[in-house]
Amino acid sequence: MLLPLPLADAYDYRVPPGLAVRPGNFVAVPLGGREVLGVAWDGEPDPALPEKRLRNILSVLDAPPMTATLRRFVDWVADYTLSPPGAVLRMAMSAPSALEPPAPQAGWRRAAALPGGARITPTRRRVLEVLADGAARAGGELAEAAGVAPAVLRGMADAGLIEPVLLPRRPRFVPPDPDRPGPELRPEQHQAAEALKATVARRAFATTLLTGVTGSGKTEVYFEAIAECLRQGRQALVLLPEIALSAQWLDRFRARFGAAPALWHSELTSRTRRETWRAVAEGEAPVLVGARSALFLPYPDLGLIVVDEEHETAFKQEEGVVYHARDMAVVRARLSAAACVLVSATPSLESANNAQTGRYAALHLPARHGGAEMPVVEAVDLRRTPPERGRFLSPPLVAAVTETLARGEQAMLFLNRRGYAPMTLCRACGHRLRCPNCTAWLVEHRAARRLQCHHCGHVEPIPEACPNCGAAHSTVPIGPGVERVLEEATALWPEARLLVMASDTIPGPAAAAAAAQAIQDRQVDLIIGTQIVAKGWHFPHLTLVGVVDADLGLAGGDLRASERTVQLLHQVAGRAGREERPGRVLLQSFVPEHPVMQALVSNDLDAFMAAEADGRRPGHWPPFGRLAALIVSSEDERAADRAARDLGLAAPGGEGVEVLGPAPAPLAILRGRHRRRLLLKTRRDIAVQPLLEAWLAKVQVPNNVRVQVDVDPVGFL
DNA sequence: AGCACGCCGACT
DNA sequence: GTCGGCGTGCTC
Repeated sequence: MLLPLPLADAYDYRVPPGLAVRPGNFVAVPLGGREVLGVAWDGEPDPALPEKRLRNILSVLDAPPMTATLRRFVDWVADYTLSPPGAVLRMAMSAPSALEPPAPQAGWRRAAALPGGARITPTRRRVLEVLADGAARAGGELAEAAGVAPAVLRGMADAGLIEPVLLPRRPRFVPPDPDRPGPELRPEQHQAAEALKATVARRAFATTLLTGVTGSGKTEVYFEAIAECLRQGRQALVLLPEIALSAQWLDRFRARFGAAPALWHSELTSRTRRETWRAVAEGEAPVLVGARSALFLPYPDLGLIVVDEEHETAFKQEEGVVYHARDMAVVRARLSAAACVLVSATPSLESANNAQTGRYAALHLPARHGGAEMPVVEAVDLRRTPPERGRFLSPPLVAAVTETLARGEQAMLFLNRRGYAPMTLCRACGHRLRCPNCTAWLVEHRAARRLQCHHCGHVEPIPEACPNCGAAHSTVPIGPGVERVLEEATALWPEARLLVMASDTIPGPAAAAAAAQAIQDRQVDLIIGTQIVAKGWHFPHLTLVGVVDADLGLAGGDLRASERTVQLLHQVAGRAGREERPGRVLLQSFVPEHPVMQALVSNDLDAFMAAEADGRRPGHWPPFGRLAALIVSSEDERAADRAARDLGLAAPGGEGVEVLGPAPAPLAILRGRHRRRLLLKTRRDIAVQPLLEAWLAKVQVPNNVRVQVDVDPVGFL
């Protein structure tokens, strides 16, 4: 029995007489003093476990059993990430209440024969009129349709005028219709769509990388693959990096298929969660769109997985079971004999490499929709044309925004920094305000009148006096965040209607949809946003994008800093000029000669990625080698150091195996825990998991120290 | 993940 | 004298 707990292995239970248990059945079992739900797993009972320790299975739940495919997927993810299988199972049992059979819904219908003596008041007559067609209706619905209080129904039932019945369960999701006429596809879109449809129709595992410039219509192409999957009678899963921001995506889906897909993300209400989980398990959700956790839903027959914006780091889960949803999507597709489609305008080096070596098929859309041109990208050299003192927008950028607004077009300023200022300094003593729990500066949020740590959630008021030297009103904000750019923009363009898009101002799907609508309806002239503005929006009237600090992502020793900056800035740039008016992009940079800026200016990402690949190949860096990180953390700094040193001494070695570290993690203190990192790097043909297992088994770490394993790390925090 | 068992401070 | 803090360890 596998239980959804972080136990090392499955537990054995006795099957009591009269109970039939098959692998995959959801069961209730006793554990300690409580009752837990688990899944009958495959494999033999442990012969070393004495018979008398076995306890009886309590019951088998009346829910569709977990498929063998999903069980193998849980095992695979556990093995790959070195997580306890139960911890992975927990992700596949994220709606335990869905395992109880759904309560049948009761309703009312007109009594077969109306009793003679019953009084028929006007209200009662209205109810009978609604029920005149003989069909049954739910109580609430019936009372509302007849315009009567619910109590009236009870009285009518007592009088024998209506009788209770069980309603047939209605389908929870209207099935999307694959055969509705879709939008007209351009010839190259049509060709790509046909290729994807063919891989779906083959009903076998294959992965395709679908690339194409921003605005080239990749979504419409993979919609045809979804349509084919529906015709095959199989389910389709679409993973989006940020489901809360996908209002426009959902509109397009409804337009193509005439119905909304099922949604899955962490903010669902428990009821919706339960209903959706159950619908998926019963094959009633033909298309599901979700965040990474949707990979662990119980699809009976998955035929297609699409990972849109596959390069996004949001697909990497960093807590608990550390996994990359893009990579696990490929695995789940393989186990399901399904097609997998990875989609991006700026594919990750990993995926691009897999396409190049032929592991993935490749499809490319070279041009934008409807003759729209790619925007012209220019670098603004901040050394030559710096902003005024205390300002952050350079004269060329200010002029470009002014011209754009004068033409009645929309402009966007991108700065990937929330708040007013990323750091606060005391003018008197030079003290910088730090988070008490993390190695990080406190970020001023002027609108909220407070200082905030973006890593642990610590919040404090903006101090009147310097906490170090006591000087009054001596603190000054250093550097810009979007709030400060808003302040500058308000001063420069007092007439313009401004909108800030950041996670603080766009807290959920409704706000995102409202913002997108306001922009589409031209109620906004200038958008100021963090990375959320980079996410696949279609703003038809937006023609200018200004990147306030293009160098921002390049600092720090991160292996993927350049790659990620190119991807992010290219995505932001892609918001400009998506219809007939041409787009223009200005990148403010102190290093316009940097290969990242040059790649963006020349719009030659392929060459940049090739150069990036050449840089990684000789050192066996990913994707030409494998990485795994160990993060050693403890509230006790010396304990963390000691454990990290011990791990360093026990490090594996040999041909093609290298260990770097220990070194303080870039965020050396996070949430009050001191962190050290070790990095295992191997040749591509050497699996890291057996090395990690042997390594960790050699070192005894005290239990105030936590060692987290991150196979294929993407960030280096 | 729960829940119990286990040893040290402020209450009836 | 007891109630209760949450550190450590176990659950087939």
